[in-house]
Amino acid sequence: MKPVKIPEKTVTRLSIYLRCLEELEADGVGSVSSKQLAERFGLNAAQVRKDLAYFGQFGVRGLGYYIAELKHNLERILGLKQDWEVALVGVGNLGSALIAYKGFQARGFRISMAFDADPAKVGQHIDGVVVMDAAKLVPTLRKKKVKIAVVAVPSAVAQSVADLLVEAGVTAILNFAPAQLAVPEGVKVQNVDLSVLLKTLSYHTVRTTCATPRRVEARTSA
Amino acid sequence: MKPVKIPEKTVTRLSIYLRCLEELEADGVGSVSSKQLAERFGLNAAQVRKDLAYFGQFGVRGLGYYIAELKHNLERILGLKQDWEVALVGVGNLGSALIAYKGFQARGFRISMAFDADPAKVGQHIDGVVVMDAAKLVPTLRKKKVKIAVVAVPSAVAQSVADLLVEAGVTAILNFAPAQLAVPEGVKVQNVDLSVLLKTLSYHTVRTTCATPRRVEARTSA
DNA sequence: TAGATTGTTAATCGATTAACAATC
DNA sequence: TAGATTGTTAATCGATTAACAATC
Repeated sequence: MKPVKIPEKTVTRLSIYLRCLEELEADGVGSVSSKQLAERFGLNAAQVRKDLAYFGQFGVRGLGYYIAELKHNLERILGLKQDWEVALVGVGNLGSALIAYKGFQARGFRISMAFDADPAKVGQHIDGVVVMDAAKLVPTLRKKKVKIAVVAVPSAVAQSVADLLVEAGVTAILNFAPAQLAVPEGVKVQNVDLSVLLKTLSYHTVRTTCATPRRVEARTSA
Repeated sequence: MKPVKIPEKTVTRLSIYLRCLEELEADGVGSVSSKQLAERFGLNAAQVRKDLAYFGQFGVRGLGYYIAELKHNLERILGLKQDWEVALVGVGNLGSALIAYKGFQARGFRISMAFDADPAKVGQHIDGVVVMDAAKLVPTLRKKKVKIAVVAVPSAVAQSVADLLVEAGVTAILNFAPAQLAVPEGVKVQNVDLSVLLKTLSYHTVRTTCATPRRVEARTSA
């Protein structure tokens, strides 16, 4: 009955803890303390405990966390106990690469269908996935109950694609188009804007490599 | 004099404001207020003004901001008045796609060289870029004074690649490997961990599609 | 038990938002 | 001038960190 708001950043960190646990488990380690976990990424031990405590009491006082158990719980919390069918929209350079990208399958996400509006692309096979006509998007996703979609279309059509996905019952969108998607409450959008990320990097680079021109000093006032 | 710390999020938003200004300019609009700009993404007008004020006084009281002028300033601040040569390391599925990805070039970032350790790939041409031997990385980047690199190698070797990049004088890394890179002070790493993003989405999806007692907070936003 | 580490509350820090004098 | 909107300070909100009783 507690409407505890869980920060977005906490969820992101859970994934990172999970990755670390997988590595530790592969090394044959049985348990780990919040301190050890935190040191692994330069985080704070209290933060690790707090992140985990949002979801339950997984630790053992005086000992730490049993890796197998915590891993199981994080997988459960993150929804990784099942495989997810992912639909991809937009089979351009990036879209094709994402289909072939092995990183997806490994972790229970499988791009099992792809859509494009270009008749030349429809019917093509890319790494075992048939490209379907974008006109079939809504009925196909509805029928297969697909909840997660990747948008890799030009930004000019990204919003209209998002509208279709929402109509089809999709609740989570990984958006590579450099556009702000408007979606109803309950639909989650993760933007991966490579252009914005690169600009952040160029900002950093001019700051560190060039001499920064001084800012205009604020005027004095009473 | 003032060591004003500029939040990471502010820099990210500057890119987004810039994109908006480009759209407005294309529409022939001459000026825009912080309120109009904020409404465009459901942000707060005060936040827009504060973000901009970190870098100077670009507005006109009673009027707003002249689009051409603000655009010019944001480009200057973000380091977009020059083209950036970008080096790509790891010519796998994702790496090849990034080379071909048009989004990069359009905005002044040009992947002008690519490296791979696989002898079978060295010498290949991908979209006009020759793949070079990873052994040549350090001298080549040093010579060309490349400051920005994209890491698209398997996570097992990501850290060793990062070490080489740092040695070569790179100050900004866009990292697609699901690994935490340790780099010295002054080097900026932007992680693009698709696996983490997908897990956030699956978390969201299990929360919303499975029975979860929750209170929906009504938030006014267009 | 003594030592270690959790879960959780309280203190701190930083970022967002509101408010308003300055001024176009 | 009157109305509008900035730049900036103060108030609020949320997230991180410190501290510590509980307890393995």
